[in-house]
Amino acid sequence: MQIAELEQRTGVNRHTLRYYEKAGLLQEVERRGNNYRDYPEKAVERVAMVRQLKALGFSLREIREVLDALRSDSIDCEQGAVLMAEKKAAVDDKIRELKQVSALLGREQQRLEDSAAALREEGRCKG
Amino acid sequence: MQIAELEQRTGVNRHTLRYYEKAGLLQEVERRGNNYRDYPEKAVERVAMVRQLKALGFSLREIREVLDALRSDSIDCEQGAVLMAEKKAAVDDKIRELKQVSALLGREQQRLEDSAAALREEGRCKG
DNA sequence: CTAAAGGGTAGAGTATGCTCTAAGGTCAAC
DNA sequence: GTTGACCTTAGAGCATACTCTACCCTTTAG
Ligand SMILES: [Zn+2]
Ligand SMILES: [Zn+2]
Ligand SMILES: [Zn+2]
Ligand SMILES: [Zn+2]
Repeated sequence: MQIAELEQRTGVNRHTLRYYEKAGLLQEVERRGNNYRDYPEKAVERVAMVRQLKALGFSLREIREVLDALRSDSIDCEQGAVLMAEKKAAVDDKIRELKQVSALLGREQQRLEDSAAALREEGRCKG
Repeated sequence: MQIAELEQRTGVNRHTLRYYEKAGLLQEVERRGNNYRDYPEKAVERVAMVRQLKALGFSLREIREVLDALRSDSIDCEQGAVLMAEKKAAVDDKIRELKQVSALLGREQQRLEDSAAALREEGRCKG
C-alpha cells in the first residue's frame, strides 16, 4: 500500500511514518519503480504497536530494540532472550510503581469526596 | 534550605529545580532578604514525587495538575475528586496495557530461550 | 498537453524538558 | 578589600519526537 493509505489506516502523519522508517522502526518497506514506498499489510499492525508502546512511555530507541528482537535472528537468540527479560523486568517494575500511584490517587479521591460530602452536609470543609 | 542542598539531596540539577518552580511544580519557595531561595524540608519529598511521576511517563503538566489537587482547596474538593478519579482511571488503563506488554515480552523471551536451547542441543535454530 | 492528486527528499520549525553559559549580586573567610 | 563559594536572572543550546514547508517528480483524468 502507498503512504496515504497507511496514514489513513493508522491515523499517523505521513511525515511521522517516514521519520519512523528512518529511525529503523519500520523495515520491509519496498519501493516501486517510481520510488514510491510500498508497505506490506502488516505495517498497519506494526505502526499500531509502535504507537501503543510510545503511549506507554517507551522511547523510539527502546521500541526499536524490542521490535528488532521480536523480529528474531536479527540478533542472537540468547542475546534476544536477555533483552526481552530486561525489558520485561523494567515493565514489571513500572507496573508496580504505577499501582502505588493508583492507590495514592484512590486515597486522595476518597479524601476529597469525603471532604466535599462534609461540606455539603455540615457546611464545613475538612480537606 | 538553599538550592545547593536541595540539589544535593535530590540529585536534581539546580537549573531543573528553578525550571520546575517556574512550571508551577514547586510552590512555597520563600526568598531570603538577599533574594536567595529558601526551600522547606518537604521540598525534598516533593521533588522526589515529581521525579517518580515523570519516570512513570507523566508530563510536567499532568504532574502539576495532580500536585495541585493533592494540595487540596487550591481547587474545589468535588472538582479535585473528579480529577483524581480521572487520573486514576488513566493510570489503571496504563497498568492494564503494560501487563499485556509484559506478557508479550515474557512469551517472546521464552520463545527465544527455547530457540537458543534447540540451537545448542540440536544444532538448529527455530527462532 | 495540462491540471490535480499523490509521492519523494531535505531541511526548517515546534513543543517539551532539561542543561548550561553569561553577567552580575551576596557573603564568609582571611 | 579581595578571593572564592554561592546565589540570581536571562537566554542559548541540546535531545527527542514530531510536523510542516519547499521544491521537484509521477500518475491519472479530462
Ligand atoms: Zn523502581
Ligand atoms: Zn475543601
Ligand atoms: Zn487504553
Ligand atoms: Zn535464532
